[in-house]
Amino acid sequence: MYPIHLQQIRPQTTAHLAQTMTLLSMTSNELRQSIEAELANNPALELLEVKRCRTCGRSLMENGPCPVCSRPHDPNQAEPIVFTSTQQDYFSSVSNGSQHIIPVDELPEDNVAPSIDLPGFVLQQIAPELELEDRPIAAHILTSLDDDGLLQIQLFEISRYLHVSMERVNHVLDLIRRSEPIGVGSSSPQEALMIQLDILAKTQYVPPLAERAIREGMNLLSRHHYSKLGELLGITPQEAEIIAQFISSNLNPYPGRAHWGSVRQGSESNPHTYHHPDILISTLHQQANSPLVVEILSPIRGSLQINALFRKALKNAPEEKTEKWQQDLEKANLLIKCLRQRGNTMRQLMTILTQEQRNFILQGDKFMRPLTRASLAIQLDVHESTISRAVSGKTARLPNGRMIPLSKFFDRSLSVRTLIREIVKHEVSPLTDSQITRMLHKEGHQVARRTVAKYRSMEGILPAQTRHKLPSP
DNA sequence: CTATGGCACGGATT
DNA sequence: AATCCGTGCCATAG
Repeated sequence: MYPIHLQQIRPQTTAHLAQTMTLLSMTSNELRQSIEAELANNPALELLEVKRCRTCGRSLMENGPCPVCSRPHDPNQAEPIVFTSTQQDYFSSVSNGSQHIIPVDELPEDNVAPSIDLPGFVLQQIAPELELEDRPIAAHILTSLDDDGLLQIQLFEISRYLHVSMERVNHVLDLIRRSEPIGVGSSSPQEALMIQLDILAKTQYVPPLAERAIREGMNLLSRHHYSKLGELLGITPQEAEIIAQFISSNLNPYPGRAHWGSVRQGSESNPHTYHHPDILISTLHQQANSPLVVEILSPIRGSLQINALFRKALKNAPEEKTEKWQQDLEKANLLIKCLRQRGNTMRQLMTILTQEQRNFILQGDKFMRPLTRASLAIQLDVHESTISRAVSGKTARLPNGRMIPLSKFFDRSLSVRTLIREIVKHEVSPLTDSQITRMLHKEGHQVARRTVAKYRSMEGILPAQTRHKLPSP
């Protein structure tokens, strides 16, 4: 058994321990499923209505004032605002008002699937930026996607069918293509690759010839004809192969076949499904120097409590039922307690995490601080495995809209890798690995030459000798 | 002789 | 207990 000692909750039966661990390691989607199951067959449980903040409309799980609005705005950055909110408004903001949009109830409701389908997943992301009158367009496009996430119908058909201008259609389509999975809604694998490359180039080094390789050598690329591809681009077959390798490992011609599903380990869920974030991180009033707002999404519409009527009924229950009802009551109690504890742990975790990684969240990969689960465990005075469970499988949505697995907060090498990308980007003449190593040491990063080489290839950057032959276009 | 990638080892992580 | 990651050593290519 794993020793867990969280503050505030003392009596710990084995059942309590076991359930705490299980709940902690669930994503909000999985949690919703099991809570709904319990609600359905346990009469002692009752769902309390959602409380909504009057000012900002957030739906809140707990009693008391809205942590975002009612808090006096002392811009103390160090202290993020962490609280639990429900996912409900997330859906309703997407769906209200248009019959073309997939209705709320049909999204997550359909039985077992703990996740939503591709159209819903994309819609969720673009909803905030979508004008009301553009929603039918988005719905039309999204429902026309094929299994690969590509759009097979013609654009003018949409514009004619819905009586809207091509401009609008293109605008919406552009939004869609730039959301996860990037390139979704393209009309061909080639187009999808181009968009992905474009987006990737904003945050990463990409081989200069990759774009031409896709644009002009697409058919050679897909057939692995590296020598011909090299000919076309004026480079050797080996170099062409490296480019092809970069493309195949960083880009995905069929955005619908999700990489995303496989990101979550240990899950049998099929790769065609997408997941909600478990955590939303945003800034207050879009001000960069304000505290971070961290919402831990709860999968259910309200908060759970013991049904008062049930408790009364228990007192004069028929003989043969008392035992069963008593069990139900205890089970319900346990669930509520454990849920509270889960929220508690998540909140503590996110508090520290956002404090430590504030710069990473706001300014990107370069500012990632190396962090280990073990060190967090010490700070929070919990067992390592608690942190592990709390982190594993969960995803967060950053203020800039990126979805990342929570485990990325613990990626030790990310900052160094980004630094390497930048060094290479700004280099005058190609630097060798040992030169890069020296530069990193000056910046205070203690890494070995061999490691730099590994990172470099991880980022798809060619070796120094090969780099200088390829003039940037 | 130098820069790089492969293999393998030990320590951290899960 | 199994796996991942950084690193050192060594062979190879240029």
